[in-house]
Amino acid sequence: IRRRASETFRFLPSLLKPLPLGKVGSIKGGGVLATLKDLSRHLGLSVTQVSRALNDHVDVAESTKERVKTAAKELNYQPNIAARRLVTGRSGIVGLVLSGAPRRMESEYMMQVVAGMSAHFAQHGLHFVLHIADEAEDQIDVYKRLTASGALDGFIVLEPVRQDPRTAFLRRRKIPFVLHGRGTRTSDFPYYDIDNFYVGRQLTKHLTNQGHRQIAFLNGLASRTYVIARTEGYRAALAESGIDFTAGLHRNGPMTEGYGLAETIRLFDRRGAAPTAIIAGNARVAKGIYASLKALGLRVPQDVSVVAHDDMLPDVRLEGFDPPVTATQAPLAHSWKPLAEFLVGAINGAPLPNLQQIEAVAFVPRESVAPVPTTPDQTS
Amino acid sequence: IRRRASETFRFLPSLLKPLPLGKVGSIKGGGVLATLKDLSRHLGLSVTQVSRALNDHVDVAESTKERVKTAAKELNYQPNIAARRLVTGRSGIVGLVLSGAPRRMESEYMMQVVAGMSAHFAQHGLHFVLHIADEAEDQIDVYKRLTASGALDGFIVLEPVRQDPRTAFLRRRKIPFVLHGRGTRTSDFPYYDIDNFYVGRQLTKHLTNQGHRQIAFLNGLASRTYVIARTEGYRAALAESGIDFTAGLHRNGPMTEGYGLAETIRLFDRRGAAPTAIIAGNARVAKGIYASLKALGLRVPQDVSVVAHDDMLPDVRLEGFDPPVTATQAPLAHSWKPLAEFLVGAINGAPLPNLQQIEAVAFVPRESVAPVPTTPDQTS
DNA sequence: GCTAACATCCAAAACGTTTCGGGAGCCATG
DNA sequence: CATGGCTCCCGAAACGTTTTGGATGTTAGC
Repeated sequence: IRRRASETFRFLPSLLKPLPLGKVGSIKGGGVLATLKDLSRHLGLSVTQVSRALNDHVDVAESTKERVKTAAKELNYQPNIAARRLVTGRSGIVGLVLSGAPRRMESEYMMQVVAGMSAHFAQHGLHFVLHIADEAEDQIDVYKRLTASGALDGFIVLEPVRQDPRTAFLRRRKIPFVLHGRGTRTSDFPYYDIDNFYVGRQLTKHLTNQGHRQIAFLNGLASRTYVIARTEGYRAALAESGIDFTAGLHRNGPMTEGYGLAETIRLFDRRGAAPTAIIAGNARVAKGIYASLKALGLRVPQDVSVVAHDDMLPDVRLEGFDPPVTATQAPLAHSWKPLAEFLVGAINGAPLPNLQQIEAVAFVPRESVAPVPTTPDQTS
Repeated sequence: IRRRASETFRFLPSLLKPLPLGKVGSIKGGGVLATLKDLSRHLGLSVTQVSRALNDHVDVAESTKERVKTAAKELNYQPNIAARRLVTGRSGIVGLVLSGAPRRMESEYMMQVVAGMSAHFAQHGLHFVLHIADEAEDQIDVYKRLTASGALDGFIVLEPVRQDPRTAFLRRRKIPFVLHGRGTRTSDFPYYDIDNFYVGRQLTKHLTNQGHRQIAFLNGLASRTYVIARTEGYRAALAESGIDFTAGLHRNGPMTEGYGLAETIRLFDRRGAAPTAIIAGNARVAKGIYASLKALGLRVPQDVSVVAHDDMLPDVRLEGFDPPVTATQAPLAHSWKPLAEFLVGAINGAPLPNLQQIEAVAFVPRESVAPVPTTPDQTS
């Protein structure tokens, strides 16, 4: 049968398929692959037992396990992933979906994450793919598409919100995932999180201890669970010192430098007592706050104290500020490793308690906090 | 049989394997997958013919192709990739390996590349993985590892050098790949490149047309083929104007701002006539050159003319310089699309000429070039 | 009416792995 | 001696696809 090229173009695997090599298994190091059958022949065992030995099944004698494993190494045996996946029904690919391309500031960190995840998953024989979804598209549709026909078999989910539709969807479909953060309620799925309640409480308490009572908080987007947790910590610390929560002093927004800049101005423009201290949600916000205070002619810490939470990203370093900023710190860059580990755990059916972790947060006092300034009214 | 959790932990696919659902195929849109067998039963055809119909084989009547395809859509048929791969021997995963984490400045661009590639390959049913290799590790070992047991079946190769060992390896193993750039000799593999000879020639010619004869070139690393091509364009333009090539005026190095800064100083420190014009390999180098010229008290363009090649990266914009820089420009960000397309073409066995492209380069004159200054000796 | 060419179809094999259901052989218990 | 429970092993089925090697019927040429 003769075929014209154009007709067979779309699908012609045979062109690339390696030529049948007959019986191999003896060719070592040449990248030629030995199969289970090769091993079984070589060892005089059944294919079944070889497979079970390599997978540490209970059903096979310790001595034969040894024999099989050394033989496997010797013959350079690499399991054929496609075959395994065909029978297990898994794809061996895990994913992370981002809604919209990362902003300029975040891309360097995301690059780190991608690099780290790729490497880590590769060690477990999994592939990691990053999917950047169209911002306009419905998140759930994206997940539906990616999980159709079992294309992906695990996800890492970032930036959880209250009653997150993504985790709800994945739970309903029984697709393994790990959350960076926690749900608002008790979580019966894998997650890695930092103690955000502590962040809010500790930063606030450090200020109340110095006598501050007008404490502003430039927090993140209200929908995010970590933002909510920090707000709760903030309120708890205020309550412990008998201070009423003032709506105008707690603000939500995207944690950018511009947000810190603008909100600081508004903070001092508003009616009511001006804040004597400001809590920044991250380092970029703190940078904006510093710039605005300078513009307003207010000194840190003599006029206004400033504290922040530090994700330890490389773009802005709080210890380099003038004066250096007192902060709680938890390196965001440390999160990808447990996230990856928990996901492989979830896929392999590890018990849930091993797949949940709340990381401790450090507190680093520096020079940006002073006792509350006495009497002189700041209401400019 | 009772097993302790620890023993079955490492491998327990059955836990996740979907329960046998009996005969499906009628459940539409629920994410449940129809198989070829379902289709064949539904249509009263053999599995063979269904498969062939979907793959546009010659061996099946046009009318049945229609029938099969609509039925496939109707039943929400998604081919099982694992099964296909098992028989075709391909993995459906393509990769890009980077040696060492990208530098800060490049990570944003790399993020774009990853995002673009992921999306594009996904459309063709392929997965894209980024592999960041240890800088110390031998490049070829990395490729060997990744191609062992056919884990990856295609690569994108960046930053080619003379007699690149990576392309040699991949060619020997008959693994599809596409090169960003060309080899030094005629290339019988897929590539996407810009006309780097034109870059060197055009920038140089623009300067000789204005009477410049002492033209310095702060070029990239000497090993890279695109650097070599630009050097050749530079030499060609010089020859056309009867100017001798002066070794001290052409320099190689990593194209960073610091490199542009330092080499500019050295350029004016060296014995021999000082340059009246400088060519920068990219925008960052140009930035360094501008800074150094300012420090030396030299004005652009009155004392020294400056031209550059512009990759159009977002971090440094040549039109924002003072004065704006005359440049050849070719957006690096446009390259990932043809690269991805060519790679899927190569994997599917498309004819080579369709998989090679040399992109034209634009020339944008701006205000950084003036006629060569008259008589006064610049040798500081 | 015989042969060749063609168009369209199919049963079965193959890919390499995991898992199901059982089957020896051995020992302890009754 | 029968029974049951271990421990270790094996043949065969299954996963869903592509490909091989025909088979069948129709048409055209002689």
